[in-house]
Amino acid sequence: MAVSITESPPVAADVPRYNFRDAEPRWQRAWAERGCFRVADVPTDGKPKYYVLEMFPYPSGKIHMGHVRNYTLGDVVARYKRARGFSVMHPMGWDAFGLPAENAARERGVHPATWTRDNIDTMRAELQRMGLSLEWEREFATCDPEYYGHQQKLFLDFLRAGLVERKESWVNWDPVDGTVLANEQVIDGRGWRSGAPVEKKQLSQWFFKITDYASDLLAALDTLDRWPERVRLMQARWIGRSEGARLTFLLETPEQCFEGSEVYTTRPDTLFGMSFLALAPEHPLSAAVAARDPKAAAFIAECRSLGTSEAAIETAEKQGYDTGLRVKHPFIENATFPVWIANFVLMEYGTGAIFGCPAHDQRDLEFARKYRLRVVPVVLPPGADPATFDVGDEAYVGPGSLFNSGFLDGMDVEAAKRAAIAELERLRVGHGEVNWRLRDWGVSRQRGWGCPIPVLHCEACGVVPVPDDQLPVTLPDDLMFDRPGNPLDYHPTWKHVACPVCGKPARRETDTCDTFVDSSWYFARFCSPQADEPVMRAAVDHWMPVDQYIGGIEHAILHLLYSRFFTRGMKQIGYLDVEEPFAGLFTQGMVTHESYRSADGQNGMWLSPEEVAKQPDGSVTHRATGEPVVVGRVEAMSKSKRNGVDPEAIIARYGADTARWFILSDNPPDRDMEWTEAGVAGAFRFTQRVFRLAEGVGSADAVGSVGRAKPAELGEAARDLRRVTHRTIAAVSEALDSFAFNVAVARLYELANAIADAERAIDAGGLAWARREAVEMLTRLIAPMMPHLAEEMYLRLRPDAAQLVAEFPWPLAEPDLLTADTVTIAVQVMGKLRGTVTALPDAPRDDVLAAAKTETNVARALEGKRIVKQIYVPNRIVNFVVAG
RNA sequence: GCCCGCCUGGCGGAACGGUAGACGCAGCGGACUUAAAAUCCGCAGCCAGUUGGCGUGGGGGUUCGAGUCCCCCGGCGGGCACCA
Repeated sequence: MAVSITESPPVAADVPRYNFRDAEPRWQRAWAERGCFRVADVPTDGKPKYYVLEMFPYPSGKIHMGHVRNYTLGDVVARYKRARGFSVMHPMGWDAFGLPAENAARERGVHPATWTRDNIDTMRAELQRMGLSLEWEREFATCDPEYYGHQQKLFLDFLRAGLVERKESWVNWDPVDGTVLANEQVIDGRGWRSGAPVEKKQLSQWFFKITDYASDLLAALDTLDRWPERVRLMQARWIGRSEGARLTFLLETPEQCFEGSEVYTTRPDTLFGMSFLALAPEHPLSAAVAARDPKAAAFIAECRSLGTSEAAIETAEKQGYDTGLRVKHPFIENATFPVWIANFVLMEYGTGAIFGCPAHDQRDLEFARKYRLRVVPVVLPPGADPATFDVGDEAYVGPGSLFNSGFLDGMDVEAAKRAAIAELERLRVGHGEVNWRLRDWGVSRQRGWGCPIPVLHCEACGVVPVPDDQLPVTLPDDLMFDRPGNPLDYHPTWKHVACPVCGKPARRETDTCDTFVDSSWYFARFCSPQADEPVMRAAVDHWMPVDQYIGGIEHAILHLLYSRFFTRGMKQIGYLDVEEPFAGLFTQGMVTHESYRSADGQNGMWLSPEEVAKQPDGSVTHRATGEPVVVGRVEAMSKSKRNGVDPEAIIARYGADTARWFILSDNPPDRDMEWTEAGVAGAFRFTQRVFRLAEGVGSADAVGSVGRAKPAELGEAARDLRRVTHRTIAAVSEALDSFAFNVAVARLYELANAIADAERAIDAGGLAWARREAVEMLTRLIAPMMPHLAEEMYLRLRPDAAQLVAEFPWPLAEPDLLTADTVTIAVQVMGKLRGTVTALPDAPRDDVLAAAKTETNVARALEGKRIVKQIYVPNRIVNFVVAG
């Protein structure tokens, strides 16, 4: 059947046809001209506000199906809430700084700004063709100096508030991208973009002190009751609160610069089971040892080269080096333990040093077995014999009572923890401490296409913030990417400026901000995108927080956590008065598609969906050659598998409404959906069908339309249709409220089916009137999902209407019509369905039970049995429990 | 290894603890047509010849009644991963 990809599918020749090519741009213009989606920064209309936001796109070149899904979901919410009487803000912008623009600059010699602007123009036009109810007047890109200048202001405010600091630190260095990465951007020891193994390097970097808010960021997760549970869990885990103790182990023989080492532990109860102390390779004491012990230095160097590399993690082989030093035990007189340098101890967590208790920690056990260190159990599992209990290859981490533990003997684990901490505090060698896994957010990036960090380095004055009145610090127009490294650093003039304090020559900071900073406050800027300050207070007070945020699960930690931090920082400074930026969060699933491979042996090439044709027998062939094609897995659309479908082509062929309808109808929006040609074609047929319903009703009796000329008497068919109509209103409303868009779609199909049935019925008793009502309601209910079609249908129904469907209030169901004339009641015997009876709503129990017993099948099932119990749930079900 | 989620016809999926499989896709039969497409009408969980039996991954439990609640097991998917 090999339908051409540029042509629309055929439709009936003898019936009216919905011409989306003409209609869609026409309605898009009409909405824009009437400003249907505009709201004020500080509205005075008294309506309740609703802020709908989808994660703004990176302008990579073209939109993809993931964007289509994301923005369709958001648009349904926006249009629905608008109809429900809310003043809806629904803005769009561009997350426009980032590495792809630099790569394009390097490869093609085009300025990243030019490349980015071109992409934005392309993608804006694509989004506009989707008919999204966006307020384009609020559009900005994060690469606009007007935007990043305000971001620089925020950076300086954060700096003054003590929320930014510069510190020397071990950083994750991506050797391919040539930049530092945040911990969150290191995945399996590799750079999140380049995939290159990350190296450890010590550099002076700018940090946002997100750890200041660790406790609050964790606690407030409980208040986010409209966030997916798993996102909250992921964040809680990332923040990683743990309770334990910090204590100092003193060296038996104090060194010149070291008396000992601090250790963090969550198991102070197991201190009597200690057998060694282990230092991270990056620990200062390790360095001190290495300074005089070449073998130690060699071991540390080896650890660093492996570092977090895949090999090291996969083998997970414990490696250590005995320094020869020994530390004293805080509780046991005269007991000392060896100090090792161990590859499994992390400098980033706790103090970078641990005490090893092999009996009750699996890692310590593996280490102890390898290096033949002693293993002393100190927690006795319930019921175990203290004389014989020992651990084999598995450390015991369960509950129990302490033994071999001096003053802790006999206590349970929790009591022993408290007692051990109390003793540490009494001895003044340690204290209870809450520790966090969350690290401060390093934001320095050695990149040219980013927001410049607005500080100067002066030899006399040190680090000097750029004065507020000299903002923005703009990027040079002649950024060159002709060599590796940071182009701001090798730009001939940009970084050379006079110190604003002493006037002597100074050097600009050439690092730029992590692009996650750009996206950590854009939602606030949207409230007043023209403001001279980062935000206008009255505007953010009105619009924030975002009521519904929609995007991919891949941002569950990074972007969402940073934004939560940033909002708190802005509140602390006084820019706004909310802590949580996103009151509601919805994470959508991916869009997937079959993948195809040419069948020529081993090196079958990936083929795009446009290059293959489905044959009537179900086989798939190569369009150009006719050769058979191997159909691969259904998986996420990707460039490498070439299984992406271009939204542009789909919209050109079927129209935006069809694409929107299909993407909503296929399955629940939080699951992955499979894009199929058959599915889109089905959606397209529905657009034509539903349009014909409107044509069928027409405008002939529009003067006497709904509400004005309701016939005095309605026949049964008309009443039935009205019931379907009003139940659909209720059902669709409920479905849209709960993000069950696929269910809303199903209900609308049912209404369309009911209207089609009514068209065939003999028109009597006001059926025509009921049908017109049904079609009008269908039109309005469909509008959030297929807005152009709804307008076009309404034009057929009411050519004289003064309002657009986009401006209509949401229809309300008439409560009387939500209950039926009669109800069908299921009748069970012993829980098995045996028949049904029809009754009036809320019929008396005895009448229903009597009718149920006489129903043929039920009577047969009851024959010869004694009824011992009769269950009656009004209007729903009867169940006879029988004996004998 | 730990944590989370999911498992319903050929497929995507519906289903306040109350008639499982709505709705769509694919399929089958029919009408229209020279024919096809489109459109319209109808059928459709499985087994048994129509009033029967079996059915929501498997096993148990609670209940008058379980896809839904509880326990155990299995499978699939995702996240985290030497965090002391």
